[in-house]
Amino acid sequence: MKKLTLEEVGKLAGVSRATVSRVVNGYPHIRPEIRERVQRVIDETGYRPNLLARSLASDRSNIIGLVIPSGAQAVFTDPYFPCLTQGIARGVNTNNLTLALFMVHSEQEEERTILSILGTGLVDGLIVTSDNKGDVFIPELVRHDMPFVQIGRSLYSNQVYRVDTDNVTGSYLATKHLLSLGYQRIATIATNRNCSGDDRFTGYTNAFAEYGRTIDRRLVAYGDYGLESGYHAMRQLIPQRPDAVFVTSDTMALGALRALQEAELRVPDDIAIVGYDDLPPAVQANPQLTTIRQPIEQTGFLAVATLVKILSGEPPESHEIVLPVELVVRASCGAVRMNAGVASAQKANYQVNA
Amino acid sequence: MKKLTLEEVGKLAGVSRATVSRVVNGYPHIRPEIRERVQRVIDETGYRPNLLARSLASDRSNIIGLVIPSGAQAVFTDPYFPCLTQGIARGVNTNNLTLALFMVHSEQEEERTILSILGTGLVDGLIVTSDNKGDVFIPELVRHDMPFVQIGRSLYSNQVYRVDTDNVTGSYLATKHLLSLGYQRIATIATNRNCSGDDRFTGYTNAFAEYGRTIDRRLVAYGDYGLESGYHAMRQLIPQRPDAVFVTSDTMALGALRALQEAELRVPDDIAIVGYDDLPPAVQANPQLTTIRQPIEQTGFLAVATLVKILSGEPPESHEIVLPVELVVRASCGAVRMNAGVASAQKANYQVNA
DNA sequence: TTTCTTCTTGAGAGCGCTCTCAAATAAAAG
DNA sequence: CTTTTATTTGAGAGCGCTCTCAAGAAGAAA
Repeated sequence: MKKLTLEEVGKLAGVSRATVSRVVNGYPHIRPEIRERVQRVIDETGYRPNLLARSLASDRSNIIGLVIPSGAQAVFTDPYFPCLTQGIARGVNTNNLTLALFMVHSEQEEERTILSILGTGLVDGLIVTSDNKGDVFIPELVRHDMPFVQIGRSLYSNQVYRVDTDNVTGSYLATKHLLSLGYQRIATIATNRNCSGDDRFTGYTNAFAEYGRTIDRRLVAYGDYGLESGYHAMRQLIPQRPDAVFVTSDTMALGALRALQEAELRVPDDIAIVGYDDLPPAVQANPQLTTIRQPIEQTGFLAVATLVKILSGEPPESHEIVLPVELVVRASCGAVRMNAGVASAQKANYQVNA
Repeated sequence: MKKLTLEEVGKLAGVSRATVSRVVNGYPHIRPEIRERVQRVIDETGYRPNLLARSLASDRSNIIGLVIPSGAQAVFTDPYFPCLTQGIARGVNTNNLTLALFMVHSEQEEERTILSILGTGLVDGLIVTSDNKGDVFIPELVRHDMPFVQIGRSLYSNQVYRVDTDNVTGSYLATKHLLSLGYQRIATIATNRNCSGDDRFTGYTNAFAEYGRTIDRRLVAYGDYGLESGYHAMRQLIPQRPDAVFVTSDTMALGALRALQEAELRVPDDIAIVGYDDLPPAVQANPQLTTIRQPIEQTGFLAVATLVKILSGEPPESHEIVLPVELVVRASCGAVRMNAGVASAQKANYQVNA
């Protein structure tokens, strides 16, 4: 199975390289008879065009890159990235592209990666998942005018294309839900090093504002979206005696849950909890988490679609796509006490302290 | 910031394209004075070689592909893939390669993907994660003599290079642990559609053999590594009244745990449980899971290293690398009753049924 | 039949790089 | 001061494809 070239296929079919190229790429203006003959040779020989040569000649690699910066150690524990990647992969497949994955582990690697991406012609465009506020990546991309779309909010909005989920509304809904259930001391475990964290905190305060209430700074703790950080933040919060807590990620909520258990506080009886993401951890938790569902997979898919549009030269009208989120009510918020088998198991667990 | 070529850099430095190429690639036999002059021009202009052109000319893309076949829906729920990918990414970075990610969602996509990978010159080699017994991928790769290394066990061992963790020993250890603790009716939740599942079942039977005992088929249930399947398998098992169960993945163990909770069976008092993987779910579980730790990240890293060796023309002596695993004892097996705060929380939870 | 269109095909010039080979220059040897 | 050998450089031929451009074939119009 040696490698064939256009030239050789042409020879076999008795036509020129150019003609073979035309049938391979489905151009019009070919005599059906010839097209068929060439196609037969292609099928018989199993000819496949050399993508590298094609890219070089056409100045289009059809490769797009996905950049996952070093800040995102959560890759391990959080199903967020797999889910997002899944969506991106789907987008890539439906658009006949190839996905290059750039996972950066350290600052130096970041530098090296940027260099190997920019100006090398390897990728046509990029999807950047940086949610980090201090990110230097974006300006660099702009400087090299590398087409890209960012996932999550950006400090450079309006200049970059981005797709995001509606974090402000999401946490507004979560907080409002807690408020409407009558909880008085609603704490939050927020994050402060990333844009989505800011947005989620904004939603939290918005809900308070709507209810004519002000937030109590002592009921605000910070984590980094990781499990451990949720645990520690919750331990910090417990002495303040909150009766509910809005945790801005399910994974952190899992950590918080553990802290609560250790403190022998019952959820939701002693304290209600609402998470964010609606990823598998939300259902694995005990009790199952009331949380905010965001269409992560779709986010990835749309990011690709947007990038494709940009690359095709007809950029989308709007610079941003913000996807809707929804509140998913389960057991942990106390709105629903009984709920199939799971709820009864919870009952068993918690009766002890009743 | 328009794109420079070797030719232009050469013009600026007053040398030929070939010379610039030499300094870019660090070849010897260049007058230091010239090398320096050229280097300065490169630095000043920020010249970056076009990777596509280089690949075409050198017949080496320095891109390797990672194939995640459609069978692996577990991508969502299981941190296995992120972890593996992390290791592969690290390997790719240290070897100055680029990683292309091929995630396949359906059979047709699989076909399409194979075609777009094979014979297109895009990737120099592949890392294949298929653990599926019925996989048609491998023979195809061999037929096109595409260099690759497989992660996990293969039906075609001895012909392909592979790196794997020691599944047989792993489940042998897990089962033996249960046996040594004196459990009498040790069930297992296995999987039967993949190679690692076979190996893990073998380890289970090996341990029984060592203890001069035979396994009871009624105590064997099957899942697919997913959470739900663990739940259903456990429900099937409960009527057989096992006093311990070895679940061949932590994620399934989580599902099993839920079934047990619903049945108001206490872990480990009424039934002990041992998982496999030692991924985050093991620690998130309540009680925390005794499990088998396997070096997944390292598996990925070594797979890349192996592939690199193959590509360099000096293939490794051995066709397989099998990494050691270890037993991690936590609360779920009943070997350790008290164990920091977590254990006390468990105590609280389970007292109710005492 | 001749002339003008329209359709179909091939020739050939790149894309930006690598790499061989031979020319040119410098150093060593006779 | 030649001749031999080693070192440094440039010319040029690809890699396999795309794409423009013009030539040839065929059909329509005159």
